[in-house]
Amino acid sequence: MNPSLYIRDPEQSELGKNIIKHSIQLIHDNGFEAFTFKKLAESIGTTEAGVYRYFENKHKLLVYIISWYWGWIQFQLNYQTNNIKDPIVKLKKIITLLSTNVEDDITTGHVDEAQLHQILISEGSKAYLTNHVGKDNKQQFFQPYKDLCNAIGDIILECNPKYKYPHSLASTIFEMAHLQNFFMNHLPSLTDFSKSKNESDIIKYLEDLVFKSIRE
Amino acid sequence: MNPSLYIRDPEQSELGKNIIKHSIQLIHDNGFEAFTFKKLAESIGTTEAGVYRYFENKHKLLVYIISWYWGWIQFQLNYQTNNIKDPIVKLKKIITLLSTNVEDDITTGHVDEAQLHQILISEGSKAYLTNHVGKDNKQQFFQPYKDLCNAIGDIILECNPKYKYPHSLASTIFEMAHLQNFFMNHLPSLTDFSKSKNESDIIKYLEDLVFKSIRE
DNA sequence: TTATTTATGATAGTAATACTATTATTTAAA
DNA sequence: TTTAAATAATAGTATTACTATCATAAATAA
Repeated sequence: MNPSLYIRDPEQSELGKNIIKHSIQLIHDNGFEAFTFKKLAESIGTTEAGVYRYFENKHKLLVYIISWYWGWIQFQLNYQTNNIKDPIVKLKKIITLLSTNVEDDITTGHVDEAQLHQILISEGSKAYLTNHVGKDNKQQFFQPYKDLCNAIGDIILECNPKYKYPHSLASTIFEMAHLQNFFMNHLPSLTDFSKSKNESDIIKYLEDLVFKSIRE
Repeated sequence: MNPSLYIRDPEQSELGKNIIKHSIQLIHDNGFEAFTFKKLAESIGTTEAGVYRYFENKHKLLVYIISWYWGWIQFQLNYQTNNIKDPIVKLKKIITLLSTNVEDDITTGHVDEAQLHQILISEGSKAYLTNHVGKDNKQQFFQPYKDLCNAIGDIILECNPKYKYPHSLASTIFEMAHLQNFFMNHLPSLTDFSKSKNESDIIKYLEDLVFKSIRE
């Protein structure tokens, strides 16, 4: 994790881990706009000042947990496609990974991956859609996202070395896996998926989009 | 315009038109997070209470100006594709329309379309990425966006009546025309476009994506 | 063991934001 | 010309987003 995101490393103490855990819970439940350090402190049983010793402001905390997700997806991608040779199968794995509402991984006690995935759907783009995106970018806040798009882009190029837009297609897959899910659940007429809350339709759409795009 | 978005119709008075004009200016210049009714009032030369007589809160004002854009795009789409028969040419027009940083249309004195386009790029998704999206949707706030995606979806179906995801592809075009532009300018390594600020690359990418997707 | 650093808790306080309310004054419609 | 409506001016409240201070508890070093 990028140390510029925090003041004190939340992984290194119980209070820190509680801040992460309860932030994910609260942002998941009420959205980022309604999320305040005061509510967070109350939920943990500490004080506002206690939270401020870990994070400068709520935006950096949001970027922290979203970075955590980017890194976790990168790990899952490496892990799940490790012994797969066919890049098409790899790409399908990634589409499914990004589109599917994952199970909570119990090995990461203070992070609920299922809730994090929901946060990415509703709040993910707020990490960068700010007027200080340039400053944040200079501090490398988005490096894990860039690494992820590079990795996906490499697999796209393995499928078709002549394809001209591997990075744009990678970011399109990432963003659309989340946005089409949001639309499906809240503005279904912007999609062709009934409010079945079934992600398999989104996967089919993205596979159709991607594999038609990259075929020679 | 949906009357639930405002308290008093801003089109019906000079003050109202000033609220729209200066809102677009301020949100364009400093972003939506930094935008407050106090700053807006100061910029106009009225008082905070004056603004609150027109809009309940800054979110509804944002949705108002974004709705204005959706409606304007719909109008431009109808106008520009009116006497075109070939649906492929129509679709290209739409992609170009959504991707291009338009000129300010001087016939709409209080709305600067060029600035509005920039606002859509940076703030567009904040219209619906809220925890009250369901409530807003019940009040039909997103009807112009749905109408637009339907219209684009119809043209997609004209190109290929068997294509299975016309609405999802329409919302993908709309969102990606904006998001790839944002990435190009602020996080270029998420794209394959150099920071040339040249939208023609985005148009080529989207045309490639769309026409490969819908070809039979 | 004691001394000392370090993290946390408790409390207070400030500036800005997001509003609501009241009254006076100007403008426009009946 | 009366009356209603819109606006300006001012004040005030609750919440948010912080900063600062001091006491205490826990961990660590001498």
